[in-house]
Amino acid sequence: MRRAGGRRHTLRDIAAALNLSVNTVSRALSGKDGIGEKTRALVRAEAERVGYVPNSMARSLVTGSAMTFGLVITNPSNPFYAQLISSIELRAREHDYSLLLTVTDESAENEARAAESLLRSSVSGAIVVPVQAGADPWQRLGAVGVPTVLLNRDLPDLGYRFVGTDNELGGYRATAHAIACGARSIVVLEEDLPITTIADRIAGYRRAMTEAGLSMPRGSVMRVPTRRHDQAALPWQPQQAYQVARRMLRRARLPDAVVAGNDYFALGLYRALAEHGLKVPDDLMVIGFGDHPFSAFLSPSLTTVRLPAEEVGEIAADLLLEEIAGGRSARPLKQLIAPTLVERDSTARKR
Amino acid sequence: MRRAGGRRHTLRDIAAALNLSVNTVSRALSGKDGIGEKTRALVRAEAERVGYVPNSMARSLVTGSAMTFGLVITNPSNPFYAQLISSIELRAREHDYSLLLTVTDESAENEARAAESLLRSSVSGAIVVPVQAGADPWQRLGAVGVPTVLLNRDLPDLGYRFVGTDNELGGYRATAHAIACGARSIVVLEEDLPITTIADRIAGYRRAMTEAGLSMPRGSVMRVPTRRHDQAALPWQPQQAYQVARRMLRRARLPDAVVAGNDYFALGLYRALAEHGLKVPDDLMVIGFGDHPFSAFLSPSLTTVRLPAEEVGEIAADLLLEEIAGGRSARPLKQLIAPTLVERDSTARKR
DNA sequence: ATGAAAGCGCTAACAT
DNA sequence: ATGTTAGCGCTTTCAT
Repeated sequence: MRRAGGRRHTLRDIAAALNLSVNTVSRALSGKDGIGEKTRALVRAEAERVGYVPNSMARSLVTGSAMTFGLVITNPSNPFYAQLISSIELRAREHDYSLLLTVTDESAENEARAAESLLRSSVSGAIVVPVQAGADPWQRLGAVGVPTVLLNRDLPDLGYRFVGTDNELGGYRATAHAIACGARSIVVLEEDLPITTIADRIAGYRRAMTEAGLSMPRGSVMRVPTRRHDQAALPWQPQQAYQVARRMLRRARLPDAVVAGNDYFALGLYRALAEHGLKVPDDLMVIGFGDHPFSAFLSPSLTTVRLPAEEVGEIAADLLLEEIAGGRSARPLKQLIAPTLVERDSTARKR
Repeated sequence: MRRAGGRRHTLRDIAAALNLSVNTVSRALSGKDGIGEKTRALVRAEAERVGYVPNSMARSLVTGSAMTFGLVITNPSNPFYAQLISSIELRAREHDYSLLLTVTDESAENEARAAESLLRSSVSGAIVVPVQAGADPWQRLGAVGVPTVLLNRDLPDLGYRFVGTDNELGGYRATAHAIACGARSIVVLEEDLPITTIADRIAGYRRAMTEAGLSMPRGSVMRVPTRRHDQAALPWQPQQAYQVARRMLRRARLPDAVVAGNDYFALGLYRALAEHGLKVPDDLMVIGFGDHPFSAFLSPSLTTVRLPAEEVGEIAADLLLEEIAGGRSARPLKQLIAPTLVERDSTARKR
């Protein structure tokens, strides 16, 4: 029966079998010097034979480091975060760290628990996408000496390292592109969460409009209600965007372009427009955000802003590794990676 | 400076401050009885005051359980697995377990390392989507008494508990639906990975065809090459499916329907068909697999097979919890959850 | 080159 | 109700 569970072998077992001290065995296995070559070979052979696996809790208890990254994310179903998980996990693994994952689902309470849990587990460091409902939980982590890097959303009060996407630039580029394509009146479709990423995108939109001398009448920024309290679901509902888009289409004067906060909103928009008999891009241009994998294959294919997910994840991991190593890195404290505009057919207006 | 890292307080600190023994403090905090109410209050107050956080490594070392689930997944960017991560993490958290996540990216070598890593970390149990390149790594886990449940892909030799989607039924339902809609000749577009989920779907397709007395000439099952070796990327490329679909469209006789192995393949198919001037569903019906969040919003909206991701995740976690608790559960050893067909416009043929 | 002793922070068993 | 002792499996220091 598998339940029989052959007890795991320990250093002591090997030591006993070989008539050596635990200490000798430990050093033989951990590759330290000051050990006879034949002894080492013997120890290794015996360890191999019994299938010895070191107990990392015991080791961590004495060394003080659990060789673990804590990763705190709001929602793995968001493709951007899914990619982040992958790239951070890979980086961690390459450096022999394990990954402890916690999902907050945009809840401040979950976040507080997550921080406490990381503390208990003595993680070597943490990478955190904060809910942005206060900095306390993460302040605490830093205070007890756990290196922490903030991902995608900053908490400036803490003075921690931060890597994220330059959302302001993303919003700017999307809007500027629409303007370059001839749009004069542009509407933004955004989530209704109180987080900086969204505020930044809107700021970028405003900057582009202002620079072009275009006006932003009331109703230029439309909010799509986002149900964020079903963990394990996509954060964005095309259906919600569809509803909001329909409301927009009842207006007397339609915009020339709509800049969506994410590609799923663009999807809802597409449907509303199609039902209304409007052609993209000729009647109205659409620009998405995120370059989700389906966007290139919509018809028309969606112009969108591609996010540097892998790069952001790698940098976050590298920053953390540096902080753990204790070396002050040459990098700037705050790093914003520029997203790139991917021009496709939804803005390719035939003149 | 945050690096100052105030040393963490331990039971001993609290004991010393209160002139009690470490043991008393331990029991006061862990809610055991046999302790004076005022002492307990005192201890709690002091713990609160200094911000005491228990060291779970130390605890685990003595109790033998790390209160951790190991979750081993092939690719978090696959939306099905993203949902699985969410639902398992939630279940784990509800029961005070942490989640140690490892990504294998379909590599047998990564898988072997992952298993070893779980062993080192003394996880309380593991939930594993195996690469299906051999059962050894997971055999080992069970052998040392770590409860392990297999997710989505079984390894029957091990006799472990297993929960997954009934892919055979999914393939069957998709195909049967196409037949019910009038298709006589049906092509399958599938990944080229050697895993059971895919083989099962194809088996379901064959069953439906056979039952209906339809023939499956050579070329009925087309393989889409899947580049699986970029971690942090979507496992399926619409572009690849598009290429394969174009090849199919060069045939003398076109099928009435195409059943795709996932919705992203359907996307590539849509494009190939559109370029070829074919209308979905009138010229050709399309059925997807996975019900990805965009599928309802394609035009035409995509008929597809919805996977019970959350349910599968929850069951996996529950099975693991039961095994950890040691109770033989009343559940069957192997559990296959039925997926459901979602009928939409891509098979709604007007007659 | 090897061993003995001590201790990481906690809980469990056995006192008192 | 509280304290004492022992020990989880490992690494670190200090002997030999």
